[in-house]
Amino acid sequence: MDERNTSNFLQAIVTEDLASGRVTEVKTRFPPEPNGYLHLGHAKSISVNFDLAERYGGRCNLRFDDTNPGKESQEYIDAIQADIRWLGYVWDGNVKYASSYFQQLYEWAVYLVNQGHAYVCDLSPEEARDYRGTLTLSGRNSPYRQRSVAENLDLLQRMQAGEFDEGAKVLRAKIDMSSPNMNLRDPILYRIRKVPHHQTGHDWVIYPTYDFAHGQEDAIEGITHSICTLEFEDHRPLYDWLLEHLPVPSKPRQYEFGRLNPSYTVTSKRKLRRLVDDGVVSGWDDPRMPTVCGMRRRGYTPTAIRRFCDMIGTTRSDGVVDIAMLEFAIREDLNENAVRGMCVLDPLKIVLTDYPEQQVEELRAPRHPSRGDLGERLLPFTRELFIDAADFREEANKKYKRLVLGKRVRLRNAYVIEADELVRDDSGNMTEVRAHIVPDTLGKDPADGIKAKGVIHWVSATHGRRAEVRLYDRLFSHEAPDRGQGDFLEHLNPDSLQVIAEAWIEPSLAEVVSEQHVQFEREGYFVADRHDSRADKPVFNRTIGLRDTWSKG
RNA sequence: UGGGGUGUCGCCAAGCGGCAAGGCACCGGGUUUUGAUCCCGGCAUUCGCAGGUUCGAAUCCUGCCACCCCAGCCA
Repeated sequence: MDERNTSNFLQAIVTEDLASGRVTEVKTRFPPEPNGYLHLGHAKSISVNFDLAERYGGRCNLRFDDTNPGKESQEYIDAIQADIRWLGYVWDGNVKYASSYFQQLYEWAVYLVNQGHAYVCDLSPEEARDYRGTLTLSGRNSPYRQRSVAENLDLLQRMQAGEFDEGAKVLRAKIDMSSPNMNLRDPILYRIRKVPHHQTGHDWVIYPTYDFAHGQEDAIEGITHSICTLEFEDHRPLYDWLLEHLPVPSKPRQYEFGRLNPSYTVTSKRKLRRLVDDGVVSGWDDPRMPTVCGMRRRGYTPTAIRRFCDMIGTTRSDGVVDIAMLEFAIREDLNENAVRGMCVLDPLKIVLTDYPEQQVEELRAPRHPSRGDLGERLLPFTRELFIDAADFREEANKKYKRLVLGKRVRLRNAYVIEADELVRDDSGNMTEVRAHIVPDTLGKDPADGIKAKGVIHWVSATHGRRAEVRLYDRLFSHEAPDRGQGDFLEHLNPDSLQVIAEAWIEPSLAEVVSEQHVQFEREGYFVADRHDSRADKPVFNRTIGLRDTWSKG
């Protein structure tokens, strides 16, 4: 998407392929299996594929790799498309499905049988495992390996006709049971699955495996560069073998890159599903989830996610990427684009004893400190205000730049005030702070030369509005929750969500629309929850706090 | 003990025989009505280790070491 990164190995390959004439255009594809929601790792894969094509004026397909109907559903197909669109990517033409190539794939299976390169095997899953050998021990030929072409053809046709039970027979490629590469030990091409398919219904009872489908799908679509993650590297010899032995219309090539492992989270579909099923989070789009829909609800933007993918680069080494990079990317985007506003999370009442009871001044403030194009907002200033309880102390050292009894502080976008008296209730709790305005300090420093120690935010106690604020933090407190032997749920951060039912927001913030991003000054970036926020009851999710160099010291 | 990969600053990552980019993080300092932003500065005599080739190596060769992936009728 942008050229800030210098280069990567895929660009080098494409550049070379274009220069040598191996390809005349670049065609990639993003091939998700519709069996779960997209997460950050997928976002990187999407970025790699779409951005590579775009960079060279090529195109990228969206193809659902739906060869295992038992685990897939339309729900995921719809959600995945929505996520990709939200990220801002546009796939070439119509959405593609592996399932729409089932007939062609079947014909190619027959072709392989006719060439003597595939056979029907009756070994049970257990027997097959035994015959396959181990990493260090060669496998043995299946006793069914020498069946005649005619018998194989008959059996395959009957498999397809539904004559056999699941697991009773499979179609295997006849390659080499002694290969050190397990994928070449007569890999399974077709298996029997008597379940309806979300796209093809009851048309088929045999389904191609990933290995028999993927390369051929790429060939059918004219994919020039088939990019996948490192764990498929060992499959490449098989990918190539099939393309060489089949009359395919084109010869795509597979390249692998290192999968993204963000710190402080998990990205395996199994673990994400566990978080949802165990009720650890509220759903796939819980703002703490690293899913695309979760990040969206949290307030991450497509710009930030794509920028992050660009920042981390694409290589063949796999490591853990510091999630702080993602946090940097979202702060960078929101600092530039989010309007500002004030919100008091933990209210402490301030009474300005020298300010008339009924008086209301409408103070003007910019919506953004450096972007005049975003306009201004009005801040009603009144005798009674709320400030955050953490912004007041009876006494404090010089490092504390907020309100202290007997000292001054600047109310953001308003006056400098001086605290006179702290009022407590019978049980000793602070109920209010009585203060007065230092005269003529709107937009200027005190005439007496005694400057305010700092600036704090506030909201009118009489004109402010209530809002629910959800403070999200990292879901896990461990850098790599799924590393090591314990269960990854042991590393959950118990404080990943704190709900503030009644926070106070300035009136201008009550008008936010769903998914609007805003910076609560001195607090962080928030977004109006796309599901729960309503005009009469705004709900904000904290996307990320402001960078805080003070609390660290 | 089989095969396939990867090893450059705490993290990500350029580099492709000519003498270590950049980003994140971190640490200073300046500006500031957000302890934010912004700005300036610091941050690998060294490239997993050991040999070798060369005038010269992170880049070439050899040997080690570490880590990751592969024994689903998952993808």
